[in-house]
Amino acid sequence: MSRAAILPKPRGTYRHGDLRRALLEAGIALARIGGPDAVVLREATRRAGVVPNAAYRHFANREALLQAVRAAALADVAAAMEAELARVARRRRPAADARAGLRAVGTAYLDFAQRETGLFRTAFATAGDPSGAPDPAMAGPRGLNPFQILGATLDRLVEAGVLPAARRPGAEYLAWSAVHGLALLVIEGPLRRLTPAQIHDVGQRVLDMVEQGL
Amino acid sequence: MSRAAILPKPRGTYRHGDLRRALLEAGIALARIGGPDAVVLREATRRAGVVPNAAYRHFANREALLQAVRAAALADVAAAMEAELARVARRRRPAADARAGLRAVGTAYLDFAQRETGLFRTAFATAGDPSGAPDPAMAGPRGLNPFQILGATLDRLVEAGVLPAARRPGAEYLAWSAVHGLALLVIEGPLRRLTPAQIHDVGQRVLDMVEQGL
DNA sequence: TGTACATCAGTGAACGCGCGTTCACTGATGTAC
DNA sequence: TGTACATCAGTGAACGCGCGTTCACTGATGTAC
Repeated sequence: MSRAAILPKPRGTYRHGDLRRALLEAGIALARIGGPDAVVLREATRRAGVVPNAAYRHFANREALLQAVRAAALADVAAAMEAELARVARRRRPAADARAGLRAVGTAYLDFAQRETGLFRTAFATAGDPSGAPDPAMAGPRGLNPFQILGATLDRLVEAGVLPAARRPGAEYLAWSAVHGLALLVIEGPLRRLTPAQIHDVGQRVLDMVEQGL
Repeated sequence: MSRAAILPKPRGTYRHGDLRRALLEAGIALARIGGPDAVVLREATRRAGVVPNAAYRHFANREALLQAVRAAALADVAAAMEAELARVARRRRPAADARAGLRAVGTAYLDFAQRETGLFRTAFATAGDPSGAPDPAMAGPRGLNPFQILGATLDRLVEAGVLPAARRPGAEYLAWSAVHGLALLVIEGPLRRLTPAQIHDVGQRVLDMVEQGL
């Protein structure tokens, strides 16, 4: 084991350059692997090639780093949703289009949970509350966080005449509950051992249920 | 601080009597307060008034204690479901009766999540898989675990002609997803700050959605 | 009923571990003159 | 353009903490004779 394996990026200079960013990215890498509990201050500094307490120049404490990682994870979810929304073909009829939008958002959420389980758990663990004051750090490319994207999608459903306006208030919680619950059953519950195809199937059925039941 | 505050139950005898049970109950108390991470071997032995390594006479390691606590938590969930099922008035028509059963199971699940958040999180965290090999330790008064109770309730829905038999397979995952997701949004997500009445409301709407969308 | 003995539940002491966080420091950088 | 100096990012060393787990032990209990 060479020294380089421990200090991955040996600086030529005494200063680091952009330690805040390096710590944040190390934190994201840790969250990706092991979820929120894996976001460990000392390990992040190790990966940044810096002494442990150096982190305190950029984050008040471990919790502050974790929050920054969480915001980045939420922004990733938002970006995945926007990407899936952009990907689905435009329908002729507004009703079909709005429905497809809702499915796209749900599909992106489920896919993200499987593809980036650690980030997903970090984004939506205890303090993950993207429905509160909008924080730009949680937002995707269009400046909306995942909750706001879901809301906009439901608004389109109302505009297209698919969802009665009377049922619109709070509808995000119904849709979110179903999809969030499935995501958790799949990533850390009894559906863990299903094949990707089976998971896709049950995902589509949950989305059917949401569409029918909203 | 007297010695009694540290050793809550000073034994008269060298032997404890029923240390396994005492450790399990201490573990349950810890889980109740702080969820699975709060189930700490040393703390459980402290509460049982015993030296830390004494636990190893009864549990192979911390994980084994945690699994026992988890099984007890699942049994509590099952008991809450059975109790709610027994509580709902019998309907004349089998269809209404079966529907009421499904609502009872869902309601019990949501109530338990709010009333016993720590146990709920312990029951359904990573390894909580009551759909695998039936373990009597996870079962309620009638010997069924929560997953089996939900399954039996769905079977009644089919028998009553409410749910087409073709839609029965995998239906537990749809219902479970919706209710599980809502439970998590309420206990550790963006719905944390809702009033109990609001929570009850959205709970009923989720159950409506499940009923409509199954 | 009494005694010798095997069993094994709980003791006592100690480990190594990695964590978050605090302290007084040093030296690279950028700015004012 | 050159020099003095203030700033403050990163260093070095150390803390206390509580955890899970291992070791060799001791003494209460139940059983065989």
